[in-house]
This record gives sequence, structure tokens and C-alpha cells, in this order.
Amino acid sequence: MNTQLKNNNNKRLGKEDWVLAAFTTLSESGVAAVRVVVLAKNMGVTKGSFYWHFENRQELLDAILKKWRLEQRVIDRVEAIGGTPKTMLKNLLASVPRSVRRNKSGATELAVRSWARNDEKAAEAVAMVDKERIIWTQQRLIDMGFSEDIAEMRAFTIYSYIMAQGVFSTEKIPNILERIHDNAVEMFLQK
Amino acid sequence: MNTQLKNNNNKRLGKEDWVLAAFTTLSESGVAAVRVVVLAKNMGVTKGSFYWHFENRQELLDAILKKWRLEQRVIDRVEAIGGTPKTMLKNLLASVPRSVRRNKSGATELAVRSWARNDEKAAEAVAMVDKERIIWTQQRLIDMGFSEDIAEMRAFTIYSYIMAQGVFSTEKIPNILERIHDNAVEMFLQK
DNA sequence: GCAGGTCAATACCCTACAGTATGGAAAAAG
DNA sequence: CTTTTTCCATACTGTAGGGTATTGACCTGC
Repeated sequence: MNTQLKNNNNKRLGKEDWVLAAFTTLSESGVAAVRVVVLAKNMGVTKGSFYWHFENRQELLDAILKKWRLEQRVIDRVEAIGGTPKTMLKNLLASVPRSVRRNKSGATELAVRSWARNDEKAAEAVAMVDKERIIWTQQRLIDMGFSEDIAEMRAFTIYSYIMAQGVFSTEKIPNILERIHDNAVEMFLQK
Repeated sequence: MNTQLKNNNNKRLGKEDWVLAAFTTLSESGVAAVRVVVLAKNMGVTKGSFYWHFENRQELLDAILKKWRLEQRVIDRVEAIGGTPKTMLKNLLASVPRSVRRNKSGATELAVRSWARNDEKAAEAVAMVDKERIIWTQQRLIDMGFSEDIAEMRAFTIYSYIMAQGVFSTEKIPNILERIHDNAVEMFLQK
């Protein structure tokens, strides 16, 4: 709650500052909670500032969505590390529990997906990201020697597993992810 | 949108009618959208009716949560059908794609989980339901001969898979669930 | 029929926000 | 030091919605 949003060092704000703050609020409390007056108060300014940077609230929401899409670069990072397909997949899976815990990217996932239920733009963004990730995973599995069909199914299953991590009420089940993880990976990559 | 809420046959309303309508709205548009004036309009009455049945909005939300907890009886139904542990697990998994498609219980899951991020009561309800389901699944796996440890991990993985079905943007990936399903089941139940 | 209980309509108050308009301060440009 | 641009505050309008109070309509038992 209220994680470091105030504009202490009375620096003037730019568009990015607003998007960033909005993004945090989205993750913590969902789209409905990202309101301009509330954001303004959190940032120590008034909405007079906001409406200088943005036409309206919708423009902010669009910006958030764009940022989210561009942030989905887990795959890029995994590919940068490189290695065999199997290694990359293991790295991908290994990155999940950490990322969930660290920057609550899991919460963001949930928020965006929930948002996508009522907003066509959000829905499209989610669909695109999903497709990208699944296809990437499928390709790695094919590289590992799985047939195209099997690879698609596995990719979907693996992706389901990853996504669920973000949706789970992890607080109530501490440290389970790490324990479960190796076993899951073995199962997913078994021929 | 707006699925059959109007009170055409001008019957008078009971508490349950309100909870039911609210539940539908929750599933379709999230907690934020369940508002008494809006509900009232959808049901063809005014909020004068609502505040006769309920103290306030919170009481309605509590009722929704209670209903949700009691509706999580997929397990009961599976157990009623009976069979070997393996059969029960297969039935459980098989019931998922259908239930997602049919009564958008998937949407409800997402809505409730999203809700749980900001509401302690909702969070507890979710945690309870999760725990119940996981433990049940684990027990079936133990019955199948898995060790307690392995069973726990598998149960978590299976449950993740199930949950993800509800969260996915299934509209964009038509009929994939059924295709993927058998393969996933085989994998999950393999020794 | 009529009395009491049940459900709903109306009118009202109050708060939270989305926008708009305008003026002012602070910084950057000249 | 001015002028211009950039950022922000203040004041205002309009709307959506929560909650209350009051009245009225219907329904049911007597």
C-alpha cells in the first residue's frame, strides 16, 4: 500500500512519472483504482498537473497498457542468456517465482487480465502477449525434439503453470513455489 | 452483457434475487461493477428495494462471497460420481473446460481472485478454497500411490493448470482446451 | 374488510471523481 | 532581464453512486 509515490524532492513531473505511478496502482488495486485525483494526491500534486500531460484518463490507461506490453520481455532476457532450448526453458520457469515475489509482476498479470474482461483494448494486449509467449515456448520444445502437436500442448500447459503462479494467493502458501518447481520442470520437459 | 437480469414477470424480489444478480455482475465485470443503483436498474426496481433487504453494500458483498464459497463444490460432484482415484482426478480435470465455457465460472474465479487482492475477507475465502482443493487433489494422488511429497507438488501443478483455464483469454484461442486436455492429464498422472 | 407485514418508489443529502477554465509560479530560451 | 514554455493550483461544473427517511402499494391472515 502506498509504496513510494510521493514526490518528495519537489521535482516536476513528466508523463512517465504518471504512467509509472498508475502502473503501480494498477498492480496493487486494479484498474478501477487508478483514478486521477487519487494518483495526484499520492504524488503530492493536484490533477491540474495531470490534465496538462494527458487529454483524459483514457489516455493514461492506454499508456499503461503500452508499457505493460513492452515490459513483457522475460523471454528476451532468457534468450539473451542463451543456452540449449532446455536450459532456456528451465531459466524461463525459474524466473517466475522470483519475479512474482520481487516486483509483484504476478499482481500486475492478474490486474491486467481482470481488466481485459471489460476492456477490448486490454483484451487484445493480453491475447497478443499470450500468443507470443506460447509460440516461443512451443518453438523451444520443438527444438528439443517434440512434435509440433505435442509441443503446442506442452507449451500451453507450461504457460498455464507460469500464469497461475501470479494469480495464486502466494502469501498464504509461503515458499511453496520453489519447492514445487523442480518437480514441475522435470515433468513438463519429460518425453 | 446484461444477461437476463430484468424482473419481467413483476414478481417481488427476495434477498437471493439480489445476490444472484450481483453474482452475475461480479463474474462479468468484477467487484467494482457491483453497485446497488446499477443492479437495481438492471432488475427493474430502485434502490429503495435493495435497502430494505440489506443494511448496506458490504452486506451484499459478504453474501456474494459466501455463495461463492458454497458453490465450490466441483469436488463434491466428482466424489459423488466416484470411481478410482485416477478416475476422479480425470473427471475433475475434464469438468474444467466445460465449466469454463458453460457458466463462465472461469470469469468468476478471476473476479474473485482479483477482488481478493484488495479485500481481506475475499482473500481468506480464496485461500480456504484453494487449500481445500489442493489437499483433496493431493489425497487422490497419494491414493494412486504417489509419495506425500510428490503428491503435494503434483497437486499444486494440477491445480495451477485448472486455475489457468479460467484466467485465460479463451475466446481468442478457441477449442484449444479440449485438444490440450488429454495430453495434460496423461502428463500429470504419470509416475 | 382491515390491520400488519412486506416490498418498492421518491426525494433528499453527501462524497468521490472526471473534466474544464484560468491564473500563477518556475524554469528555460532569447 | 524579459519572454516563452512548461508545469501546477484553484475554483468550478456535472455526474454517479452510497445511504437515509418517508410514503405508498400490495399482499396475507384474521
